[in-house]
Amino acid sequence: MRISSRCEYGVRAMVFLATQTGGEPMPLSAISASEGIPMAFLERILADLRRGGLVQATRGVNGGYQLARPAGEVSVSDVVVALEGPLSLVGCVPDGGGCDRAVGCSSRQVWRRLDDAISGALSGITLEDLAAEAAIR
Amino acid sequence: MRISSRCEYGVRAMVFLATQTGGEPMPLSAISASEGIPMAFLERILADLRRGGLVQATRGVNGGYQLARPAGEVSVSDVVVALEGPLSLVGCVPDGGGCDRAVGCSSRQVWRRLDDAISGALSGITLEDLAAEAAIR
DNA sequence: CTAATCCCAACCTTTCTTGTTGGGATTGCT
DNA sequence: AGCAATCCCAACAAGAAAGGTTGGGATTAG
Repeated sequence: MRISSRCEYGVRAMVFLATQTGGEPMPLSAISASEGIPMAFLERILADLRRGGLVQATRGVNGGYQLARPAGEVSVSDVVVALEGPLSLVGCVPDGGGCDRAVGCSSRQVWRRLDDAISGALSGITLEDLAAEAAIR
Repeated sequence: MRISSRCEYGVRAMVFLATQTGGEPMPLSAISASEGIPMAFLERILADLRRGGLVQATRGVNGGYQLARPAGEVSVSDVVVALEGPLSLVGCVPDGGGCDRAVGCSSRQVWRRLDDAISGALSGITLEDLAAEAAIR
């Protein structure tokens, strides 16, 4: 159970954008260089974040990416969900997922609780929190 | 971020063993059939659980597997760790892991907290709890 | 018109997951 | 002794997923 690079990169990029106070769009190349993330790969990650409504992109010269909402209103959970889809550890947790053992499956309870714990932890942290922590160091 | 089949199977098998009150070893074939898990695959999972000290195997006729400790003293976390190694979402969380950005990396805080949430959730559930839930239905 | 920039589809390589196969070692029963 | 049930283990293989690259197109400020 590992976090994908996509997620890690995505959160890093979002925190980076959250620390950018200028109000100017930040070009991909700058984010990539500053965070040490392969540019073409980051581009696809940002595309997903844009489709998820988390960042706003501006094309052309002086274009780039900005947060679409205030950093305090974006949780890490939002970022992860935009990149990985609904966070659910096993397919059967939301609806049974076609598993005929779902009813009475005790281990399913485990994953459900785990899902809740993860959701809780991730939705309780905003980009603002992280940007503030980053600023201290 | 998905739970591997290994883990899911492992937990299911352990809960199954926990519901077995006879004190007799349970053969692989029975666990496999009852839980609908491919036998050869389950065998390797049980081998890991045995190496982790969670189950005890008896060879020969009338042999099989049993829990090595009382069900109340085995947490789901124990099972997952035996199967997947120390549960840590990103390599850098425990010790920095060679990432030169670790100092001052704000996103690392996220994964650390997430690790804690997951550990907490999983170590708070024992096989006894799950076996009891399973018995109700 | 041009350079900077985002957009996107297709591809590639490596690793992980999920198994399977085939043979060996123990052990209880007759 | 011999046999059948059972665990033990290493090696292999197909498919999926992760991580990343390439190449070309569309927009836009200057």
